[in-house]
Amino acid sequence: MTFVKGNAVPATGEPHVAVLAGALMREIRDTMQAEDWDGLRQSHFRLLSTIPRDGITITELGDRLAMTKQASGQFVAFLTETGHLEVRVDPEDRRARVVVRTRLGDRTVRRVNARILRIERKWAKAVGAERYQEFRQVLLDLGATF
Amino acid sequence: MTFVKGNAVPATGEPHVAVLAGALMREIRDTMQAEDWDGLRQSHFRLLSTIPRDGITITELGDRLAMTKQASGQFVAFLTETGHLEVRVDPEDRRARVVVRTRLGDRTVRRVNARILRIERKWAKAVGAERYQEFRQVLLDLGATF
DNA sequence: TATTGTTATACTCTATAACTATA
DNA sequence: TATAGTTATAGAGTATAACAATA
Repeated sequence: MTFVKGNAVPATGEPHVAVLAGALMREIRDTMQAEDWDGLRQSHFRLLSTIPRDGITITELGDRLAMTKQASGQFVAFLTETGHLEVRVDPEDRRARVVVRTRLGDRTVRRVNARILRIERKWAKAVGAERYQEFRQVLLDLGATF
Repeated sequence: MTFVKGNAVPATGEPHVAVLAGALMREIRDTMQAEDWDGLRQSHFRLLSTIPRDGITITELGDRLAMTKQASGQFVAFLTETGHLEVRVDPEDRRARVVVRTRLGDRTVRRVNARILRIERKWAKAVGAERYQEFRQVLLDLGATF
């Protein structure tokens, strides 16, 4: 194996979309990780904010988050311990558990939403409010196609 | 603890930017994971594409990827095993190692770039070419502010 | 039999800490 | 002493497999 000099791949090409999207997520994660969120992390915020008002089963929650029911079940167990979620047996199908947010869980979701909105406002200021709005909408449109 | 009915948090609010960006990354990752890439994964592509033509030290590589030198060193060891990277001692500082891509590493980066471009073209088709271009540019601009 | 959820185990991607070699 | 890299260990975020309870 020899060293390849003067190869054809540009040294400083534009980063991939995946890399750029990753940087965006990292920015939010690092910002919030530097603050006090009662030991909750990004993965918990994501899961918490996915719980609908009427509750959801663990399997369906996993589906919506594109993870296995084993994984979602583990998160639900943790967030139940911390008092952010509550679980009851579904009376109509006693195999199933219905997961709902507690008042604390609701409050956390509201606080997280507000915090992320602040970050987004900073970004909007950096690239222009209209551009950012359009950016966000494209992101939303793309998400709908997956 | 009681169940909270009719709480103030919307059941189906818009997902966070972090969630949306995550979905984007997942889409790329899942697409490529379903294909044959010689056992390489997203993390490897990201690292490979970050190696500049003139080489880079392990510590500096870690800095650019926002990870520790221990982590980047591990990836370099793996990708050296697979023949995508080569490492030599820096003659000017014999503590340091200079990491460069092999011909195989270069080829892989080109193939990955082409593959992601194809995915992006599909997205551009879905949301409109101009909108997608602007979306990508905002992503790039935001990345520059971090 | 099929499905919901749980338990056990393992893998990926990283981090922190302690160390070696060189500066 | 400080820095580059390595080795050891651990934690977060998942996955797969096997199972128990219920449908």
